[in-house]
Amino acid sequence: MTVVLRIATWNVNSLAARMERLEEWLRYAEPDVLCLQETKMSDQAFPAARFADLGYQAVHHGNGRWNGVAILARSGVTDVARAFSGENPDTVAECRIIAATCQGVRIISVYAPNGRSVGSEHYEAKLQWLARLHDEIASTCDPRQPLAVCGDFNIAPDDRDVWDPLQFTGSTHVTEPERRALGRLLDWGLVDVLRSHYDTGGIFTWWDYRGGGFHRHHGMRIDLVLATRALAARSTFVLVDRNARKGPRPSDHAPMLVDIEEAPDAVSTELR
DNA sequence: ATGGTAGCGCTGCTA
Repeated sequence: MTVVLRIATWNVNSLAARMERLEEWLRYAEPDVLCLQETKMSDQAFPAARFADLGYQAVHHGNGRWNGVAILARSGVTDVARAFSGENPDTVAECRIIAATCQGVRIISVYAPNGRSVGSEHYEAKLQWLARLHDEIASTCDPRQPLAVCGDFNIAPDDRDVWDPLQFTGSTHVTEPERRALGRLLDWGLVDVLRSHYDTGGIFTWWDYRGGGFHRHHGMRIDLVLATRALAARSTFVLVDRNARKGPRPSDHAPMLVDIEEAPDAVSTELR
């Protein structure tokens, strides 16, 4: 079986600050599709021409200082959708979702709100955003078709996904309403691809910059690739690239990548 | 011990 698609996702915590690291990473990780979050950039400043030089068609949805999401694809992209259906992408207050079709796979890059503190208006807005994400997927996608929803969900799916559950008592990212919101996406027909390969705890994608969090392995798994069942079944390899969290000026998130092998029907066609 | 660090951009907000 041949790998036909390498999908990656990375919250870069400012694309301008991370561009050098990102170019280095593209050269050695060689993703076919890369979803970015927290570009903290406007569409005008987005270096689409630079990405084209590197072999990727790139589309971006951002309005400046906060948030900002993008999709890069070697194959090119079609059917690009910025923002949720019914929103004017040029006037939305927060740019947290962009979708495109790449090599026949629908790709959605998401950056869920942080929520700040349980019970705050920001927490309620986070839950509403997650519900809207569910409705967007349910109304525009088909669980029988290849779809990958990739990004920073700002939710640790269960207690294996935080370094010490006791430390998170009463905190965002681990509450039942947040986990239920994620569960609704899975119930619709999505699979947490990393969990389809690994059961162990302590696989993290984010570590606080403060207090030596990375070196103490005080982290969380909040960056996810959710794929429809048939697509997830074609995943052969999942990796959180912790090396990208080391060295000069790292993001506080590590990139994650998923390799997809060719579809069974393509194989049978070949053998016929 | 409501700390600590990074990014943006210039004051304090966001994470």
